[in-house]
Amino acid sequence: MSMLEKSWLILDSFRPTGGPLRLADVSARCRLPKTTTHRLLAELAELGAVDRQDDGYILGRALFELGSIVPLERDLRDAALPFMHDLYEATRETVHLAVRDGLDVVYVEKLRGHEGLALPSRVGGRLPLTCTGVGKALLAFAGEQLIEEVLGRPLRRLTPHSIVDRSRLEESLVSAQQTGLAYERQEAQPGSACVAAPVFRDGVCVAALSVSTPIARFQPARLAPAVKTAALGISRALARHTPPR
Amino acid sequence: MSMLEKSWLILDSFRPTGGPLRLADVSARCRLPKTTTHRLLAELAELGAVDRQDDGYILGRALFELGSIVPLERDLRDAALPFMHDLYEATRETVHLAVRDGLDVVYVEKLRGHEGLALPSRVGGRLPLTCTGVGKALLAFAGEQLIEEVLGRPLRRLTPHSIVDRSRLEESLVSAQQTGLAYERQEAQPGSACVAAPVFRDGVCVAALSVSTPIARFQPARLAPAVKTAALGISRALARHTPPR
DNA sequence: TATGACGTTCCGTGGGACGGAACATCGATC
DNA sequence: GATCGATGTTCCGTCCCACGGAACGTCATA
Repeated sequence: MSMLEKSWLILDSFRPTGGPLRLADVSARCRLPKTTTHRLLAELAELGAVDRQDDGYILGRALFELGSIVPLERDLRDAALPFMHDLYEATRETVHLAVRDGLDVVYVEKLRGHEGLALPSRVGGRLPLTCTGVGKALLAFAGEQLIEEVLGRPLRRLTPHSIVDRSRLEESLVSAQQTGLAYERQEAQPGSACVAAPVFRDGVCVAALSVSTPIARFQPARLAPAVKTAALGISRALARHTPPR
Repeated sequence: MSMLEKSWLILDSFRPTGGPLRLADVSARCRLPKTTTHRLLAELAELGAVDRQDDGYILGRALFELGSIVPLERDLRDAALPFMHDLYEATRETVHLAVRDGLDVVYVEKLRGHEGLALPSRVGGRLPLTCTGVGKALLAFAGEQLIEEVLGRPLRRLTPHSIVDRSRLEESLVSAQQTGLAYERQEAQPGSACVAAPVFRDGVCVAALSVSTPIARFQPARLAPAVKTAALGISRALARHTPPR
């Protein structure tokens, strides 16, 4: 394993919180000798990729800066933000934008007001495709091949309400394909629910948008049209800003 | 120079746009032999830190994910977002949150609506402290030592309106210290202006908040109180969420 | 004082990073 | 189609420096 791979392993070991982690923690997580970990952490600190603090190491600002300019996510975000705003104002509920990576959703942007509920999602964080509204929207429009791959594996469960039954999942994916809307009720987090809609660029589903509320005040009929409108707006904005090559 | 340093140099060379860059571009920017650049790019691609595309390399999603969970920026962002929202709704103008790094401001979050003007700022991007509203707010409350260091160097200029006169800068910093507000008119970008206010945690200025508008409709009297209220709200939220160690 | 957990320094060894040279692959120009 | 320049890629011998075990320093707690 090269020096680079090891360093990457070390940075990755800070997930999902970003730290703080002690030398011993990092060393254990990466299964690297203490000495090696120590040296690499020192070098990474030199570069600003990690910061030393009294209580251990945390990921550093330089990483934040680099991460912020990653083109794919940045373009999507820039195009989506104004519409996410509209959606927030129309609903006053937490708004998420996410993309797919493998069998996970990766959250790209999150908007919430003062009363926003505590959700397990964080920007840059991952959750299983099948446990979230955005995930189901992304999956439904990702093509048969991926759907079959997901159905071929045991479904992950985050709460007692997470879908683990294949036919129920298939059913909800078909419904999403037909209506352009995916629902989720307490499948990712007890007490919260959401409606999600896919976002397209050049006919390909590249992201999904959702609105989450406490289950107690979940009003799909009110939220669904707003989500759909916003998602459509983003799709149009993407088409406008990125001329086909 | 170690392998790690070189790789970092390569990633850094993608600033400020994130790419796409061709092998030859990267090699030239880093002053590294073509061969070495080629090998390192291949390894970075393997890790997901960069993506290969037909027209060159771009920074990859893995970097985005890591950058998103950097604790310092994330905490600040989480605390600030609801208040930035309020500010946007009260003013309907582009809202910025930034921190200081050395003699630059680094933008941490940006909120804008459909009609938001094209600004040179981007999240994760840098601008000189003295050319921006947030920069002046950060500088004014960063301590005498830093102020003197800045005054001791030639002031950078982005537009014909950028402040290059030491006494004028000093004056505006004193004014910021007294009023808790910093102004900027066409000093970073022709045609735009802003008002900024500092954000404190444990009595230390850790960030600054601003509202930017086209100079034509710039109404400091209307914007200033809103910015100040929002900045104060963030300071309080930070104090609430992070118990003093 | 003994004991353990943790971070740090030291240093001999061996693997792999290094980069020059040569090759491959394209367009452009004549 | 021959020549050229610019680009990306492969090859491989040299040599350096990354590696990690061992030993040490420094705190806590028993």
